[in-house]
Amino acid sequence: MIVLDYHDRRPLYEQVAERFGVLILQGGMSAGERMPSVRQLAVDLSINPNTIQRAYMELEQEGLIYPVKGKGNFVADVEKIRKKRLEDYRKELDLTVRKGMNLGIKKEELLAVVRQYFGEDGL
Amino acid sequence: MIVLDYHDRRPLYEQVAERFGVLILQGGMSAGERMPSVRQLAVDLSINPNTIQRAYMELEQEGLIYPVKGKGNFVADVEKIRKKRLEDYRKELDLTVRKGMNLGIKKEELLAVVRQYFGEDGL
Amino acid sequence: MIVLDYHDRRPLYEQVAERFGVLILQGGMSAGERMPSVRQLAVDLSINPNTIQRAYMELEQEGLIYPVKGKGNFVADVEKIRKKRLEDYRKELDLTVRKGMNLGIKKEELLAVVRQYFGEDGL
Amino acid sequence: MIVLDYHDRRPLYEQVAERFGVLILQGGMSAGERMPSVRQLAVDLSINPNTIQRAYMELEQEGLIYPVKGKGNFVADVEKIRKKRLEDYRKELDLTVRKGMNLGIKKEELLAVVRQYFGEDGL
DNA sequence: GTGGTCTAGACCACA
DNA sequence: GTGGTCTAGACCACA
Repeated sequence: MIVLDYHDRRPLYEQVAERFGVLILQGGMSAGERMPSVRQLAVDLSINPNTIQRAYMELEQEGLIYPVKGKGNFVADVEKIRKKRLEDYRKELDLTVRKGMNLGIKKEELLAVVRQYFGEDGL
Repeated sequence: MIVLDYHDRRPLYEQVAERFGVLILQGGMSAGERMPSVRQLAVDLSINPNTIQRAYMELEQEGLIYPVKGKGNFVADVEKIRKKRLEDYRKELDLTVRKGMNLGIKKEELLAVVRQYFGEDGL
Repeated sequence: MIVLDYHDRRPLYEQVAERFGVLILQGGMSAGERMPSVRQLAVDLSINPNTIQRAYMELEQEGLIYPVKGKGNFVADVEKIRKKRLEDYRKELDLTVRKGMNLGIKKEELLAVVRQYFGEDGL
Repeated sequence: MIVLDYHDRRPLYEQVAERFGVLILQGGMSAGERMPSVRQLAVDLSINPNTIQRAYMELEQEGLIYPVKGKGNFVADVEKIRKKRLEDYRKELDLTVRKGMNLGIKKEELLAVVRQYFGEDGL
């Protein structure tokens, strides 16, 4: 479930949007699946429904969910978006690694950061 | 020595500045060492002295070299700059890796990019 | 309009950049306003377009203007820069006045310099 | 007498040198006058004689005092130095005030800083 | 139309 | 010798 971090300096709606965005893009929620209702989620997270509303607005603008009048919000088919983002990300990753190389960073340091987030397994 | 890539869409002066910038930041040239003279380098690279001049201007603005009147351009003490850039880079790297994780990228793909630039050795 | 001083030892491009920099920071040109075109200004000042180009490069690096491809150069929103510069300036001013006091300069002499640039009015 | 400020981040020897420098340049001590002995001053300020020694070294390098073997340190004829410094200072002051004008600072703000250090009298 | 890049070549100050 | 400035003019991409 979504967990809010009150030490995070970002606004709550952004946190909510980001968590669901990750969930959806990683396949944790499938196309067509219904999102928690604004009111219910507000109760669950003990925050204002307006905050959830705004988070859903963000997700809608990103094309990750779509509203159905009187029914709720549903997860969109995000395959295209996912592909586009991955593609963009690969370019960015490439630039970042190359930049590190140009700064003379050690390979080991790069690997350490990867391991920090992806675990030690297999290495 | 510096090699220009005429298929690169970036301007020549930027290429020259970038190559020397990397060289200096990676310690390939030491503080106080004299840069090739504007005119000589222009001859060596078969480009116009103005283009070299502009590249050196960039490097000077970045604090990587400094001019001495009537003497030439010299490599600055770039230790501070290097530290600052590495620090900034580490933050950027962290963000980039985390972003990849959120997109659901595979650890193996990240490692592949690292290997592409840093070689296979030891892994 | 911009007036060049050929008795000034500073290069022309620096004079051009400085005049526009002051104009922009003092609010004489508003954010979004279009700068004179490189070519037109070159004609108006009877100097080479390359010299204007270089002045605009300086202004861009300072963040005071930004180029739009095929459209021209435009005045940036300089509020942040202005605040930062004023802040830095206040520290510098404080140091300078204190230094004068330590050298035993007369208050009247300090005031005279201020009046020289800001006029007599009210004092 | 000299008072040390332990909240000041500058080294003690620099504070000692600076205070005496100001005293001498403002005419608080005359040419030929004997400086307090290193040991005596160390006792008075409750600091290490080496610190005083270093402060006197600074003053000697600036040409403000001179040592006489077996006799002590004496205040130099600082008229030339004073003139040179005042001259340099006037240029600096001029630049500083002009810079403020170019930033669009208010005359009143400049005057306020002057008053802060030189008092309100006469204004 | 706009700016950006580059060449060719002159002239200057500094050492 | 060195870099720094400036002119004159070409060519490119973008709109």
